[in-house]
Amino acid sequence: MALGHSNLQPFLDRLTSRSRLDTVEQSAILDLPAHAAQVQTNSDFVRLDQKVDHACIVVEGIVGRFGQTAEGARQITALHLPGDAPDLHSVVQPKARSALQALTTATILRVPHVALRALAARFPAVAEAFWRDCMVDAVILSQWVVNVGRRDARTRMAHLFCEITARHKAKLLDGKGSYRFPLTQIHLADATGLTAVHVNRTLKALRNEGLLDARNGSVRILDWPALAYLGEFDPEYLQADMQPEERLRIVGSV
Amino acid sequence: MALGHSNLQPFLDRLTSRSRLDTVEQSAILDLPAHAAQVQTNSDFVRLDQKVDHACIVVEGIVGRFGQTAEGARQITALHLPGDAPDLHSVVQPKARSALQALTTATILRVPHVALRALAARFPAVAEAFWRDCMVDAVILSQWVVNVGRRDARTRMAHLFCEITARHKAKLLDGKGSYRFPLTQIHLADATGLTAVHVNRTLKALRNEGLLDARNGSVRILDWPALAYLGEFDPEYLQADMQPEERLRIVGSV
DNA sequence: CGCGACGTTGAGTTCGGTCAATCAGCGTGG
DNA sequence: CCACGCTGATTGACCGAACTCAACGTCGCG
Repeated sequence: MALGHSNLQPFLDRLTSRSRLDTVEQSAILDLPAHAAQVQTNSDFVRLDQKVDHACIVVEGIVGRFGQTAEGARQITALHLPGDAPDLHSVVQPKARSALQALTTATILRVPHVALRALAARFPAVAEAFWRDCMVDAVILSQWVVNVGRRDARTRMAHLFCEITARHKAKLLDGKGSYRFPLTQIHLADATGLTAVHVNRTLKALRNEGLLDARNGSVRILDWPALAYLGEFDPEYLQADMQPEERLRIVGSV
Repeated sequence: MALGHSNLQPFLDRLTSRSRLDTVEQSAILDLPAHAAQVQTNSDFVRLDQKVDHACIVVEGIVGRFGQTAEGARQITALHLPGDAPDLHSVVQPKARSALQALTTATILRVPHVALRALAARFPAVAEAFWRDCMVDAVILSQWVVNVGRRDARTRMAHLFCEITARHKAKLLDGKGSYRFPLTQIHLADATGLTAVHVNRTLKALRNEGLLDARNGSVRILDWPALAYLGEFDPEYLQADMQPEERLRIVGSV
């Protein structure tokens, strides 16, 4: 179970990109007991209404949070990339209110709530970082409401790809301005509240306009300024590029 | 500034409806320094990108969280009723990522971050309750994504009114199954991602079907089971009706 | 009394959905 | 090696829910 040092680094990086943690706190996070698991494409690893006793951390692959209507239409309410803890809120709210599904084969880490709680109790700054991390996801979520509620298909799609690209940062760039993003058009439809057919047409339009080429599971940004303008994208809200001195800590000091 | 006992009771009620707090913690919350303010209809009391040093609590009236597109279309991403702290996350994230606007004349309480932080530091269970409270709002938010992304106008509107009714609980019922809810159809449009014109038609349809009568700033539920069925509403996710023994506390014990 | 905000209704338009066919890639088993 | 079947991508034709535009009604208020 406790594999000493099991790739919690991306998760720590995500936390420290917005919160200030001292070295003791940081190594305590890296020492968290975690238990890795492979998840197959399109399989739920957290089910609706399930009571969980651990939180998940994405190490590799892409994870979606799903909502569903009575007629079975699906809506993705969040996308999670490596380093994200799609579940962190379960520490405080163990009953899952939506399902988590791997959209690609993914490897996740399961970290027991007891360990996270002990950590949060011992280091208030860690508790604060966890809370802050959850709030970043909430800000993204409220952007999705705006996106899905008020923007037309092209703008909606542009916004989604801007967000994903900004969250990927340079991590997955292959040096030619493109990165792997192996979601199907059905997944994109579920994320944008469109139909797969219309996603196809919208992607085609964006390609013809020279803004974005998303095909065969990889994304190439053709014209970032134009795409960001169309998608009304302001990277600010992601709080991804904070300078070290902007990172927050309200308890104690470093 | 510190008015001793300034109607923090609804806020405490909201917290304790989901989290277990002992009497010391509870009275510490009631003793929080707070400073009441009247806010006029349609006036922003927290602006986008504003850096705030206090959190707000709604005492009376209805407050909306707003997002906006480049063309100026508005989208409400959350509605807040008395007892809610639309801003609680600002404790951990002081820069406002969306505006808060009073949708009716409202009275709010401003509680300095320093006081909230001191409280959270002294009582980990309070910090936990704050975090949990924010996560309830996030669950509601993800429901909104589903609502706006995948449901048609009637279902969308039905869902919204189910949510609001359930959150009001019995509080505002006047004994005849109706309650005051003085939002304009424009507000409802901004909340559902529809047009004011279409809201009008949708409300008319719901009225004709004998489900819901929303007019003149008050709401009458005509057929709750049918409305909940149409709106695909499962009150569970609001976590509003937790039995005392279901309420959570992960640090210490009571 | 007149103005402004909100609500209501009708007519016509459009964006995105639906349905359906075809294509391309890929792993499997014969 | 190749036929088969499955999943996902692509395209066309048509449809309809919601939008737009515009007019009019209603109510409260200065």
